[in-house]
Amino acid sequence: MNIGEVSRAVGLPAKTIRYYEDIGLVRPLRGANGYRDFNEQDLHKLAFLGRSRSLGFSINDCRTLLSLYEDRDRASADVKAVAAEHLERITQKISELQALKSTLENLVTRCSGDERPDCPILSDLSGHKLKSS
Amino acid sequence: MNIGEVSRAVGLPAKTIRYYEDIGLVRPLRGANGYRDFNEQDLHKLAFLGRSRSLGFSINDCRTLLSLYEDRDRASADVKAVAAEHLERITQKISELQALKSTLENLVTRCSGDERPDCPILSDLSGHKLKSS
DNA sequence: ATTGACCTTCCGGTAACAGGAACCTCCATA
DNA sequence: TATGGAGGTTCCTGTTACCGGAAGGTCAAT
Repeated sequence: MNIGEVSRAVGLPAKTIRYYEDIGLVRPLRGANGYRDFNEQDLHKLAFLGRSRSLGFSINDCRTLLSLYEDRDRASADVKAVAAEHLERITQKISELQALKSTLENLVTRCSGDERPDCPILSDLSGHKLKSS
Repeated sequence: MNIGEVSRAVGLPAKTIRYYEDIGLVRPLRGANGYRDFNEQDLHKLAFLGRSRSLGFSINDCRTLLSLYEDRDRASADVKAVAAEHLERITQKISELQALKSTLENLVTRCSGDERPDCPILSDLSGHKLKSS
């Protein structure tokens, strides 16, 4: 199976698939013409990777998950650990973003947004707090 | 004022300050010895940049904000637009992350996390949905 | 034979720096 | 005066997960 067909099948750009081969996530065979030749296993792995990535797992996480996936003797605890850690990073990120969001909301609401130059946003950024709310 | 002192004053790593000069955000003078020589203006700009970055504005946004900051004739609407757009990106990002979070929470809770190999996380990633909840 | 779709590799770019090498400069002390 | 250490300089590489594009080989059909 050529890369284009694979790409359509798993929904990953050919560029991405080549990249995954580069970094050793898949190892398709090569035909006599030098074209990559993917088998069912490869397809499966690529689909797995696509879904993992879409859940925000890093490539490194994916590498781990993939090896666990292929290890019939794994402990589900190991998988859970990876996912839980990822979940925690996401939770952390969300709260950071929410903090930013409320600060920005405050600034944006306080700015009149007209033709005049007065701007609480700039005042805040400049550190000249005229009135701290 | 040397870069080290500036760094301590504004709380930005010297590396970052040099980078900001590289990309034209600040233009400190140079002493006879080749050392950068920062003045009050520069300090102010760097502090402004530090605060903008800490609010998650991109370097490009910072460039815009800085030029608005230095333009006594700006319209506050222009500033507000930048901030509002940034706010929207953040809001968007938060909701993406929240979606990921709930999916992951679901998976993580369903995984027993013991020594056995059965793992709903891997099942889900592999696309072999045995039981869709 | 030619065309067009598909494949190949390789190079550069992205965002915002961090780390480190190799080297220079300043100041204080022995 | 020599020396040592702190702090300065430039330059190059690495980070993350790819994307875009160039130059060129291959395949199938006309």
